[in-house]
Amino acid sequence: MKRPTIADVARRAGVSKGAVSYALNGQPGVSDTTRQRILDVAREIGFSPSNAARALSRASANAVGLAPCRPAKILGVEPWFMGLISGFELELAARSYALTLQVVATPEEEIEVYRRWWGERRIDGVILTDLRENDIRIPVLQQLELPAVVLGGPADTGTIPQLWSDDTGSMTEAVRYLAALGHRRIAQVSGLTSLLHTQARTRAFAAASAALGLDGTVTAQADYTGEEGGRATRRLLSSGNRPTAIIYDNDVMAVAGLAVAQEMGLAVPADLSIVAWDDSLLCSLVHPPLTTLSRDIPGYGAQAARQLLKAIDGERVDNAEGSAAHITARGSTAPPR
Amino acid sequence: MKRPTIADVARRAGVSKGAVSYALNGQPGVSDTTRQRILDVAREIGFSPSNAARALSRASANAVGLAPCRPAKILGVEPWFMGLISGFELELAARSYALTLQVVATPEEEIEVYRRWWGERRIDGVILTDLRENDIRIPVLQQLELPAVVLGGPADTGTIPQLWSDDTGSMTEAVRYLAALGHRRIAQVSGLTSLLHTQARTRAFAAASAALGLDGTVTAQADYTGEEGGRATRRLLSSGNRPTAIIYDNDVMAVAGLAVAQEMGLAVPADLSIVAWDDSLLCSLVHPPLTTLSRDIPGYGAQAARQLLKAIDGERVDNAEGSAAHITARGSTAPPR
DNA sequence: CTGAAAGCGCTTACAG
DNA sequence: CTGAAAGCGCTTACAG
Repeated sequence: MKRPTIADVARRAGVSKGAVSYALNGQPGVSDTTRQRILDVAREIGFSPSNAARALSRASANAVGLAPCRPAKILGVEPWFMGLISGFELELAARSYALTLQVVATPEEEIEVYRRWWGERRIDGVILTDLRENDIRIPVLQQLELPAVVLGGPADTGTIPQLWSDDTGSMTEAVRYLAALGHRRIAQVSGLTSLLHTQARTRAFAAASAALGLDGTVTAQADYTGEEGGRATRRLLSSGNRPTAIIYDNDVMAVAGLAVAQEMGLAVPADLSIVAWDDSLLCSLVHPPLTTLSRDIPGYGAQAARQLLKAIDGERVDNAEGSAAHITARGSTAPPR
Repeated sequence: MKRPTIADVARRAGVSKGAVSYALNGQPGVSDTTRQRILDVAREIGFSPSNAARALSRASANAVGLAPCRPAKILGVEPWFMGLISGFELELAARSYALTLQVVATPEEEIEVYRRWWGERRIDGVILTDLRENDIRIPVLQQLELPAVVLGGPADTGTIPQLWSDDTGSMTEAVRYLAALGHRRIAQVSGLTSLLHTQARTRAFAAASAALGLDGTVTAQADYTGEEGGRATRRLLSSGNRPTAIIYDNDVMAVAGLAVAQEMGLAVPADLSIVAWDDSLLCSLVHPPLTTLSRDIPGYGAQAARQLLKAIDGERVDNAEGSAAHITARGSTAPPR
């Protein structure tokens, strides 16, 4: 089936190609009746403008890129990313932008993907996740003048706008909630410490614990994988003075931690309370269902997409704060036995 | 930073644009020394050909599309898709094809996305998942003459090649394994019954059970979500003659089923054995870790991508059978108490 | 082996 | 309000 071009529409509507272009793009330059006739013909013969031709003449690709830097096996179990993507798409589809996805293994590879995409004019902008200290991606994007939005911060990202959530407030809320239940020995199992938001959470955990005068609070470092989360939990629960509650930096580690507690014969929540960052179906599936720090992840993605589209349009974009995570209490938290 | 064009390379190398094009694409028409000089200059100034210009003149987009049709909340917890995507990308990256992703809610919306992508010349081909009976997507793709590969089958998909795995053999293996452990009352919790591979598994389950002379085998219908998987499990375990083993059509439902068993005070595997289709980290995270029907999902994705690239190149592509799933025994299966 | 030129399908100033 | 034309950055027959 031959795809119709703008010339086909023009011929059938009895106008020039320029008129068709104006009509389709809502530009002035054609009368209302002509515009309507052109639109009717376009619909009738099933015309969509070639993205390649459009990209070439307007120097824009009508696509944005996402190159999450994680092993595929982690991505797959972390519902966070799919939530983010569905939020992006809500905004992108409304403007017929496409989403180009490539999973990468290292920040260096991620940069290579950006360079290639940019060189090939495949995308008009990118969304960065997992902001690190002295993040090597930032100077590259600035040099390429590739529009971008960073999820994370606050940090120094030059002219690149950031979207963050108040992790400090959320972590404080979690610690206070557990303290109110009567817990005095609370531990944290953290994600990759090289990520800025991990650091913020760990600082907030220590500060909130100190403010409440809790004893023996400890942070066990892990990396967001179930494997490491389970190991960290085993370490914590094997210590002489084991915690009565643990806060996990993501859902996957929390589920792994729950399994370790069960394996060690501890009852949840009677012997151990569990709180997980990032609610997902996973947290409701297990027994007992997990108390979580929940936030609107698709909403977060949609907001990031709106910021990026503004940046692509050349508008000034301010840093923004998305909605914070709050406690959703389920069966995994209770007063200590 | 201004992006260099082919003209910049030509000027610097002292040749025509045509020569640069031949050199970059490995075509004859330039001497080896000239070719080398051109390649050096291109690398030096960081040139990548504009994908838009290339797409326009060659009438190919250098991209393939994937429009999985599921609610985002299911996609997010089902590790299957990310595994598939990572497999695709392995093959696509090698040929600098991009992956364009859009999550859709219904088959009708999926078709609309294909039509738009095709009209906009955004993609050169698509990969279909979740083949159904009398699938409405098939005639549309044939009419558009859009290269495609179907995951699933065997079924009548006209000229569109299929890639399937031997679900019948895998299901038979699972039933035999449970029977060998001593189970006589085995149940299945199935996925969406409108999908062809679900039907194949359910038929195989009934046939294998009958062949072994098992009594009271029953299939409870669900839809791949944890919610429905949990409900189906509750129904099965509440019946007078409850099964001693359940086979789940995916990992998410199996984890939900495990939680229901625990909630009802049944010990796994002593009171109930569990087998899950599609191994994922999820299955290893829970306690006890789940026995699964495992297969090489990224490998499956890579094979599909190779088939699709061949179809895009205009070569004839035969139907193929990917590697089948086999039992990986973990802690959730044992002889019945 | 190389250069000049047409063409892919749009958008957008520029004349009428 | 409309038409003819240039241009986006490549690829590819066509002459030399």
